[in-house]
Parts: sequence; structure tokens; C-alpha cells
Amino acid sequence: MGNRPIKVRFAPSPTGDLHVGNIRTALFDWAYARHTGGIFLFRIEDTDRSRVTDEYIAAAIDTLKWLGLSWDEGPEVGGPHGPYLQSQRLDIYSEWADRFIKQGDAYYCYCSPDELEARREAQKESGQAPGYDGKCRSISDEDLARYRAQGREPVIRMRMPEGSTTFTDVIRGECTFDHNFVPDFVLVRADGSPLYTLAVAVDDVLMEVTHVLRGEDLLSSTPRQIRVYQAMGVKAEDYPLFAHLPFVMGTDNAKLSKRNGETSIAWYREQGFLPEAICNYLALLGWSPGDDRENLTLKELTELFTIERVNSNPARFDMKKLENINGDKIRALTLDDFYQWSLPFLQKAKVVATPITNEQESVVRQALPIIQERLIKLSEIPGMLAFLFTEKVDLDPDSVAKYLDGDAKGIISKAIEVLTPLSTWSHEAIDGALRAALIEQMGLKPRLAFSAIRVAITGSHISPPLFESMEILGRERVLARLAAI
RNA sequence: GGCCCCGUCGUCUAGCGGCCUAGGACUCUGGCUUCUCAAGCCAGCUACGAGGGUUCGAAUCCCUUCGGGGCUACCA
Repeated sequence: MGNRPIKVRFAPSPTGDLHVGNIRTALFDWAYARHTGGIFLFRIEDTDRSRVTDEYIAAAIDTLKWLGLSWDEGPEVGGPHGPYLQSQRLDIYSEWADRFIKQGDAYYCYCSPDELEARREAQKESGQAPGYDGKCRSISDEDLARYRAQGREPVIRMRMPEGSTTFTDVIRGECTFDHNFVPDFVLVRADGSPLYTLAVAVDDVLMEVTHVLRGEDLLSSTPRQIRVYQAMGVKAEDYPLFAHLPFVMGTDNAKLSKRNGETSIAWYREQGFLPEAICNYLALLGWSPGDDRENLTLKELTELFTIERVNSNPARFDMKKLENINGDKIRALTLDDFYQWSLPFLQKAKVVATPITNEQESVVRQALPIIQERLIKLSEIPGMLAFLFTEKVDLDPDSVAKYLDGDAKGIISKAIEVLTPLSTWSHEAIDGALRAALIEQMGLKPRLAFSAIRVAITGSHISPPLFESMEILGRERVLARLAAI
């Protein structure tokens, strides 16, 4: 790699919303670039335009931004090696493909998909390793004439020489692949469009990528990339360093994918997971700082992250642990940040107006501190605070049955009696007055007495702290709700 | 089938030949606290897949085996 600055690339193929596995890779790419003071390059691999859509590309860009994984080269920010969408670099790839043909590294292959399929089947049946048999490595003039007469359009195939490819994977050590199991592969489709196999290698070289950290599924395609480097005339010491990251798997032991569990980052965003929690949790999937630290900020992650500390074994995604970390991160929020994160959730649930009124903002700001430590996800906020923004509460039938039947009338009327003349409307005063009347005077169990009031005020026997809630709600509405029982 | 990767508590992991009667975190269980729910605090359960070696000594090194996963496309 000579003396080039470290450059790490994240190059997803957005055939859907970015998922947990993608993001873990992006996070490691980003963290390593930041750790080394290198460049983080973001490239879109959209050579398969039948599967990649503009919406998915836009969503990928948005997701990375939302997570705070900023890139130095790539879409929107540009850079010296753009464009960073492979679909905009088509002539570059075809030039290289032509050159490979001229050099004899690649050749035109006229075999049709059906023929290929049939021969693969035959190989399997005879116990051979399936793969391209090299038929078109040399074509007779008459065959060529016949194919052309038939109107067949050739693909361009890379010639894999005899021998093997050995490279050092930073995570897995030395890897060797015998070329008997790396068949000649297609670089360019019959319609002239490039494949990943061509584009990925060409771009990594042209964009001066020094480190390729990517999913383990690409491990066995590495020899093909190296083959392209060779055809491009890149010296071995200038190949990027490879590090194949272990999978993030779903709970059912399959590779985490769109069909397996909640994997789309968009879903986590809607649920109210904080970017920092997602990154913190994902960082722990396949990597650890080496000590017992687990709660890390993004900054700490960049300081501590090295490829050497990445595990080689796959990790299972554990929602419970993510939730735990998310709760920690929410608790660590300043009131102002907490407010900013909460607002969209409150507005989406129509608990507050859009734009929020001054009065509502004031209530939200008072109420957030009392729910902050009991949240797992931001999406729980509207449900917890809704009772503060309605005229009449919806009484939960189960709660009513449990706490508002029987002698509740007495509790409620006593509460009204002592709260009405209360001189200072503060949670301390409310607490004191109710405790004196209900617990000391009437001799009731706190749990029973306060639960009755809680249900009357909030609608449920589960709520934020009662006295604080009553203070925020205001005397008028508290008394009205009590009177309504 | 072939090639490749991987294998420490239920889960994520620490461990890189003696500090390990295996540590931490999440989960779970019990308790404390308590106006509910949380949070917090304390305690507890639970692991080196198996079998051979190497060595004075192995979770750590080697081999075999079993198990899991990936690749085997004109997807990436």
C-alpha cells in the first residue's frame, strides 16, 4: 500500500433498506477510518439496477447520516475519485474490460445461460465442482461465426490461471484458495453492463482504498478481486488489506437478513432507538474494547476500535441487550436533547400539535424528567404522557376493576377534600396532604390509596410518579378527574 | 456434493500455556428500596461441543470428529 493514507470504504448495494448487518459493517469501516485518522469512503454499488432503486439509495444515505457515520468521500460530499455511484461509472468499467480482453486476461463467452445451467448440473452429477468449464477460452472461427449468426451476445469472462491465490485476512489470517475452485467468472453481462466482480475491484483500486472490511460472505470472492487487480497491473503490495467481518445472525441461527427478524434500521429508528445506542450495541457484536467497558460513546469507539480486536466468530443479535443500552443512552440525555428526540414521537402520535404550542412544550419539558428513567424506547413516550394532554382520561378497565371499585369512593372524596384548599400546588405538598389524610388518618395502605388516585388521574395503575404527574396536570384538572369518578 | 469460515454461560464477550476452583455485560431467578411501573443496589443460576495428542501444566498449541454458517449466478 505504499505510503498512501488509510482509506476505508463502505460500499453497500442498496437492494432494500440498510439492515443491521450492513450498519455493523459501516460502523466498523467508519470507526477504523476515524481511529486511524484516515478517510471514510462511501460508495454505492448499484451495478444491478434491476434490484437497486433510487429510493433505496436515498434511504441508505439518509440512514448513514442519521447514525452519525459521516463520510469524507462519497455521494453528496464528492471527492477526488467520483462519481461514487457505480451506475455513473460505466465507461470506466468497460474500458478496463476491453483492456483485459486485449491483454488476454479475459475473453468473450458465448455460452447461453441454459447451456451453462445444463453443464453445471452435469458437473454436479458426476461429482465435479460446478463452475465454468472454460469452453469459450478458445473458440473456433466457425463456432464464432455460428454464434454470431444466431445473434448471441457474449459476456466477458475473466480467465483464472492455474494455481492458487493466497492473501492475509486481518481477522482470519492467511487464506489460500485453489483456482480449481475459483472458476472463470463473468465481468460484463451480455448487455454490456458490468458486474460487481469487475466494478468492486476497479473502484477499490481507482479510489485508492487501503482497507476492505466487509461481510464474511465475500471472503470466497476475494481471489476474484485479486485476479482483477493483477489484470489491472496493480502491484501486490498495493492491494488493499482485507478483513472479513463475522456475520450478525438472527435469533434462529440464520444470517440476519430482510426475511429474518426486524433488521431494517428504519424500523429501529421508528421504534425510538437512539443512533448512539444502535452503534454502541452493534460495536459489541464482533468486537470488544478488551476491558469490561460496554457503554461507549461514538467518540470512545473511534478511539478504541482496531481490527485486531474484531472477533472471527459470528454473533447473534440480542434485542434485550440493545433495549438495555438504549435505556442507558436515553437516561444519559440532557433535558434539551431528550426534548428534541421526543418531539417527533409526540407529534406523530398527535399527543401534541405540530408545531407544538408553547403551553404544550412547557408541559412536555416538565414531564420528561419523570419518565426519563423508565423508558426503553422513545416510542413509549406518547403513551406515557398522553394523559397530560387530554381533557378526559381513558380509564383502563382492568385498572378500574382493580383499584376503583369498592371503597375507592371514600379515597377519592377525601382526596378532593384535602387537595381543594391546598395552598401550594407542588408534588411535595400534594404528597404530604394525601399521605396525612389517606395513610395516617384513614389508615389505608399506600399502595391501595395511591393506586385509586393514580387510576383516576392517569387512567391506569401504571403511570409516571403520581404526585409529580398531579403537579404537572394542575389542580383544576386533577380535581375534575377525581370528581368524575 | 465440493471449497471456505467459525465453535467459552441462554445471548454478547474477556481470555492469546500457569494469574481460570474461567471474569464482565444482557437475560432470567430471589431480595432490598418503594405511591404503580421503571431505575438503582445486593445475591444467585448457568459455559470452555466431543475425543485424541503435545506439555510438568491447556479454554489457550496440533489432529480427528461433531455441530453451525457462507460460497458454489450474466446477485452482491
